[in-house]
Amino acid sequence: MSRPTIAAVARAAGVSVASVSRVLNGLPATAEMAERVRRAVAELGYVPDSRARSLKVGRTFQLTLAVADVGNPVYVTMMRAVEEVVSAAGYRLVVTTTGPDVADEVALVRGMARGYADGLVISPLRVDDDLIKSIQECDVPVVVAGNVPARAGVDTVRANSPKGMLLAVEHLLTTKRHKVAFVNGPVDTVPGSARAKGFTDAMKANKLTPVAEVAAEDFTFAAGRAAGRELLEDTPGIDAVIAANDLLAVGVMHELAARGLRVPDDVAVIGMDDSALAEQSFPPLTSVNLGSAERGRRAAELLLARIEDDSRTPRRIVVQPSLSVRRSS
Amino acid sequence: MSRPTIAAVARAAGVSVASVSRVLNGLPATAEMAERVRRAVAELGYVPDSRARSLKVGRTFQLTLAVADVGNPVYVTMMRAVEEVVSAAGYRLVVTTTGPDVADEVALVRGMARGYADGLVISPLRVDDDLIKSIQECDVPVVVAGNVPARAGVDTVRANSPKGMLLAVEHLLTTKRHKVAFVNGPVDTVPGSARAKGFTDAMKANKLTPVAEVAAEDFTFAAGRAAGRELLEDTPGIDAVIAANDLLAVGVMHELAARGLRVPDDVAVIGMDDSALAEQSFPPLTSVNLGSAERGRRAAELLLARIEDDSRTPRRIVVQPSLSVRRSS
DNA sequence: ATCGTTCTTGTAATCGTTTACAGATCAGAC
DNA sequence: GTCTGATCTGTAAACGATTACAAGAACGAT
Repeated sequence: MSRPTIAAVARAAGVSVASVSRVLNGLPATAEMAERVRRAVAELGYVPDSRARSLKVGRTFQLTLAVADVGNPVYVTMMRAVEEVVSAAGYRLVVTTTGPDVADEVALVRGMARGYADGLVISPLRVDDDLIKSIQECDVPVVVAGNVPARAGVDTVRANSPKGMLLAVEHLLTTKRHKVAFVNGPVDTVPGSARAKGFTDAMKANKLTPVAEVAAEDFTFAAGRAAGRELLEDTPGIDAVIAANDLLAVGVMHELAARGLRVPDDVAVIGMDDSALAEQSFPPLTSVNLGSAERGRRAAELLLARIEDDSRTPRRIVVQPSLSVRRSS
Repeated sequence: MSRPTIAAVARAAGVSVASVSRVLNGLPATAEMAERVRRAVAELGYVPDSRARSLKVGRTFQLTLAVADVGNPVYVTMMRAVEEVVSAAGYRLVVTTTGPDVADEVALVRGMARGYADGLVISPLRVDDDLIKSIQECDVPVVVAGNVPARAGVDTVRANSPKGMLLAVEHLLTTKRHKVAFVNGPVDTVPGSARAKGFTDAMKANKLTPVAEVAAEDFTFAAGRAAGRELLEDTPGIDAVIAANDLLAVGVMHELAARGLRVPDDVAVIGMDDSALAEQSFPPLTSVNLGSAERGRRAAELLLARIEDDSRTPRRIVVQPSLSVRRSS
């Protein structure tokens, strides 16, 4: 026995399918009609089929959030923020994960044309022309949480990495650290390149020269630890490390501990993202808050606004960072 | 200009919609026909509408994974495992988050009748008769990653918490710890009650009496820290703490550190789940591996099998735990 | 040349909704 | 009693795909 359809409800209630549909969608109907339909719906346990509905009305009332790595706690923060906004607007949020490489992301964006959802928030790790093109041509609105060139003409919400780096470097200066090393993620990623430039500029602005700079394989704990090892083997005398995200920072801290170096006494460590992990790590990690929650919120709002009115000019929002000082520095 | 439909492709190629559909679905066709269709598809950038398709064929080729809290790293592990299995089988995985209370879960299960996906893996925090009923009556196959009564007659994959507790307690014994406290999550949750019983039994089996037992507000870091505070204020002389999951354990470790107690020298700490956090915490956390990756994998396999054949008798799989000994004990 | 197969293609019905349109009903006003 | 509007309800046509069925083409065998 398969699911009851609207026709079955109509039959059971002795009315037409149109009337059932109307009652269910809150259109005006007599009390008697509404009552009969409700009774039949309850009796049969009828639930409307969203596929058929969205085929007809052209909307799914679902929104998609695509992230590269669910293991990265910064995405958890963003996810929660997005979820809150879109569910308040009556949408269902579904999360999918893209792989680490840009081809996966392009496939996902292209796939949106199949009508899975009414909109997409994507936080791409790597961006190339293909991806930009796929976003521009996408049949549903797309908001990028991250950095794409202005000429792409898409709604974006991004962090201000350079400013964040400045906060980190200045904080180290006021705490008298001068031999600063930088542990980045892969430089061929969007955050990787932004943070590399941010770091260089921030150091220059403060008339400091980096003692070392390494790039981890990816933005994970294990990669951070490996990068930390490399760093400490090659470069003696480091008194501070800035890492491109919290996972890398925690990896570095483990490597420091393994070598008997104390944080913050011997080496100060600063992460970025100010994710839950920063608070959970030991010692608690000083971290640059790049506003991931706010980015998520704004991105969701931008998406809703564009769904509302597709002709509005694309906006590019920049969220300002702040520094969460904890015990690691 | 809206998305091209199969009719537009047919027109452009000068063939019928049926032929386009056949070519796209790999049914036999002449080379000439295939070529014309492919050319038209490429030219128009046609992408089939999954809503229409799944309305007709009655399948969406999507599967849903529902978890209570994306911030809990154990779900990350599960998610990855599920993703791997289902995508290998040609399904798209979408993740949704339920709230912490059972009503949200029931709503989600009921909502599956709308046809969002072909199946559901749900890992419920709390289970009641309503939820069981909704699962039994659900129009699509549901696999529970967690514990529901056998009489419910649903496919389940669950951890063996009692056995896991035994591993933890025995490990503490061999390392000469006797004053063992237990930090649980809410006891009205499925894992909470299972672990409470597991702990009690494991202690009894080893002729130990717990020095203290507290229940945190929920399974989060902050709650763990608060529970740790309560514990340490009320009970002096503890030399080991078992926590019901890694987040709680890390919270307790922070509270220990705040009071100048060293881990493991003064107090040994053992977590459960063996999530990424266990490895990342400092000192690295000894944790009971409850097989979350395997649970995810098996749950996904069970779901696929049931989609294949809905008449098979429900299976209840139990995954065996192991202990990952690290430096916190 | 005719017939029977087989293979390819097109027509049209269908999935479960929503909604434009038209028909029915009813109340109120004259 | 008839007419006008307003209001409610039903019929049927979409939405964009798949697929049963039938018709047509091609081809070899007789």
